[in-house]
Amino acid sequence: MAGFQSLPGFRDFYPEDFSRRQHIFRRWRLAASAFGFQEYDAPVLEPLELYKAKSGDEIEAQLFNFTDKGGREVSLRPEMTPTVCRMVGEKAGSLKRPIKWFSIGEFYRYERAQKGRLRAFNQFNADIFGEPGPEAEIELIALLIQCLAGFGLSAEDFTIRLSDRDLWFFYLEALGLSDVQSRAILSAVDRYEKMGDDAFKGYAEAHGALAAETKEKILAFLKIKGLAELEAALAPFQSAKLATRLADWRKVLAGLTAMKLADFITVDLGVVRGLAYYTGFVFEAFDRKGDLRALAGGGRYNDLVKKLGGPDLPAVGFAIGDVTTGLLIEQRGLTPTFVSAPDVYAVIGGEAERTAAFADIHALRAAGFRVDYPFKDLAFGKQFKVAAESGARLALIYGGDELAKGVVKVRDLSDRTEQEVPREQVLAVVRDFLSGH
RNA sequence: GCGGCCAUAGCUCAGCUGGUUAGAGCACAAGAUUGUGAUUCUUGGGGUCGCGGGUUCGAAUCCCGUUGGCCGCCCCA
Repeated sequence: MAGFQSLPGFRDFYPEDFSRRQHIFRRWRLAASAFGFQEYDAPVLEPLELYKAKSGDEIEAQLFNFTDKGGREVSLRPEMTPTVCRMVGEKAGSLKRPIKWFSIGEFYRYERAQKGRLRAFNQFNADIFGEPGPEAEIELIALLIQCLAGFGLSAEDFTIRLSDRDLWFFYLEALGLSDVQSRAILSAVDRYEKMGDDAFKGYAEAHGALAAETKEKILAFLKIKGLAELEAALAPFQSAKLATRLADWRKVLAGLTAMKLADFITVDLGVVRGLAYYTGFVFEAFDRKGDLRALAGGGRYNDLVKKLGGPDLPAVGFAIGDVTTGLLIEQRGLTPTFVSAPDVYAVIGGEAERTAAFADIHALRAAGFRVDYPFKDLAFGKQFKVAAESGARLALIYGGDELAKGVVKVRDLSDRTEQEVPREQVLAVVRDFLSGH
């Protein structure tokens, strides 16, 4: 059909698509409530400044922003973190600790759409505020795993890559690099997986070539894939900071192991995440086959609440999106078939019988049963066909013969047996049948 | 912001080196069937061939532009 289309990167959710989305949302909510997280929501439109304050002016290029009729610079939300930091920051003094919150909402980014990435998408966000220790990481990573495992995905399907920005900074400091140099190195580490050695070009241009020995150490550190390796790499350094980080690492991994989740975790210092505001552990969920972009990402951001005008409040959070998650469960054949069948389908003889049928239909619906019926008079044969196709368990037959006797025929659509029921007992019989099968 | 591929019915697609009124399957609807079902048969609705321009006697077909989709780059909270 010609005419109007939805905007690029925006989706229509037809009933079938909507069911798929609901399925994802439901599993996420289930996981969050099992973990004792409370749900909140917030405006989709925020002052542009909120995002610039968090991420810098360059962020505007990726935002769906505009000037409203009052001359305000505004933006559709590209993420939840700044908003939830504002909300928590405003009431931090009165909130019980630990603050465990989650939300599900739609987000908007003005970017070119591609596989797994659209301009409007849904995300589940979970954050813990007020807990500086690694206990918060254990809880959140376990929740993230449940947010994927809830669909039937296993450790064969996805993995959580765990890394640590603070550890990187402390390590680079121990190697004698300055803060500015370290930032440039981390940016190279972030790209190394994709670009290989070229990733270090930017650093070389800004700070001169890296000493061969230092670079080797960095590359070795980046390739670390386990706690034992990590401990070995850090053993030569007498640094209290590094020792503290290592203790946190042991705690996180021990906690997740105790929860029987060790198989889901990959220690991988190659992950640093582009965002500079992360202050400690960072983690990403990836499809093991590796043909999808990241499923989820998160980490610790201890300075952000304060930066956005709130109190000094440590925080960890992650977000998981519906697009990539949907692709993965689709690929693994884990999308259930959705049925929205009525409980009861009313077969109605004609105009005269419709009055009696309507009375019962409404009574059944008011009692909570799902009841459907044909709008127009149809041949009985046709109605039974429609009743069968609807997926209803029972058909109630309102024919002239039955009504003359003061009964309704109740037909079990699965085995085609019928019984006559006095009209005043219809509700009771339906309730009986549906609870008993 | 940049590059590659693509665009025919609700869906999947056919339509030759340009040639009458653009087709099939599926889906949807009606009938065969006026009180009992998934089969079958018949029929029907649905398309400005993404849009605009050009070449031509003639364009779904060739050319240019544009919009949208898919894929990749940049970016990725």
